[in-house]
Amino acid sequence: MTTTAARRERQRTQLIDAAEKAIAERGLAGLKARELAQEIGCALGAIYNLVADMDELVLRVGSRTLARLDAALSAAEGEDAPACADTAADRLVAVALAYCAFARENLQLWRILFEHRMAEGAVVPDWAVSEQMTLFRHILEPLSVLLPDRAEAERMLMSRTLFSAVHGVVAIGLEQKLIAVPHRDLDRQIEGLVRLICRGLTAPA
Amino acid sequence: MTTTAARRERQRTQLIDAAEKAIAERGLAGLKARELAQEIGCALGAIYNLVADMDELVLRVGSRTLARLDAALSAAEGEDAPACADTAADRLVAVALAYCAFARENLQLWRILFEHRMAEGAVVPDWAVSEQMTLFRHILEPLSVLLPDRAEAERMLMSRTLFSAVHGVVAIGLEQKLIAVPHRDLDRQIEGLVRLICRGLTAPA
DNA sequence: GACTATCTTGAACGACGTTCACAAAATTCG
DNA sequence: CGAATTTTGTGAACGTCGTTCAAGATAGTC
Repeated sequence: MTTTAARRERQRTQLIDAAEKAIAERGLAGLKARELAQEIGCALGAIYNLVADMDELVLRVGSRTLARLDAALSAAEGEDAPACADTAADRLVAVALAYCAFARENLQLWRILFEHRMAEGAVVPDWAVSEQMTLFRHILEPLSVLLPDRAEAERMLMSRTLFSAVHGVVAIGLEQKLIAVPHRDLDRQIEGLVRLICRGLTAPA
Repeated sequence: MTTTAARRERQRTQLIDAAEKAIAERGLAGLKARELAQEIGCALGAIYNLVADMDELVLRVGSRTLARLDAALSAAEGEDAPACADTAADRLVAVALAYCAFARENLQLWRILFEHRMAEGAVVPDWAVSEQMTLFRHILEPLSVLLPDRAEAERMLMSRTLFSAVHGVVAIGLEQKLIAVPHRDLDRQIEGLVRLICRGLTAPA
């Protein structure tokens, strides 16, 4: 027989599943407490036994998305041979393209990672912050191969910059408010940017 | 005596003023129809004689923000002497730093330029789209000086990429969800990125 | 000044997240 | 096992939101 705690944990998972599906299909605005309750077969108020509020639910969905993104980037950088100076730029390009592909295929879920704001003065939990940090590691490793002479702090900062720059191209490129960019063009744009930055990094001062 | 149309136009301006103030101070979530009605001294329903819905209001505020941003970038690039190959990179840096400064000083208003989503399948009006395009011109001009040999289309694409990259660094840097970046560091990060890209652009293939 | 068209009003509507008194169920203990 | 007690589930109700609309106030026209 299932204990109460186990059933609750199962229901919590169902709830996050349903929330993830709702956001993926209809965006953050499509996330409705009443729909979720009906979907997982519980009363409206019971949701608040599983999560504190909708913000926490969005945060948990974001956590999943971040984990899948991390896996996708790992897969992209793991394809080639291990550390090699010649292919460092290629690996950075592969990671950037994987980031773009993930964003495109998980558009709504990817967006809330950056656009979701907590209600009022609520603080983002520590685990959510530290999760985001791990993303930079996919860039830091190839970058360390590319720039073995730079200080660790400098490479860390450069990772952040590189990630942000690629993120910006992806974010603006996938924004339908501006004129839509075709897939191929966006990919080329990203590869061009990464190679450009790599060339700048290794060019003589 | 003031005609009806003139009074309406005046009220519409008051409404946008009030909406702009509300968003600047308390974010998009702080924009409430009832508060606006009280602020400009009209009935709740009267708002819908001035704008179709809240989406249009947000769009109009965004239009103002875009105009102010355009002016800020113009001021930044106009300080130096006119077209000169030596200072092209400096001008691009100046524009990027001005963009960052504007975003920082108008954080909430700047955000809705990118984060606001229209309700359902509503289409963004043409004027809102074309407004955004004019932003790239601040980058296209110095870039044309820097890369006189490239085709126009290529430079246009490069402008878009450069803008997006800087935008990404600013967006991630000002995101308080991640660890806050100090002003000075962010400025340095941006200058570094722009110079890096310029170096990559002018470096031998 | 009377007639018509237009605008203004605020109560009402439906939808939302959240709460809460109460009922049901599970757990504890004699 | 059954009674007492704690925990959990329930859905109606609350407050707030954007939006609508019948009715009253106002402006425009001859």
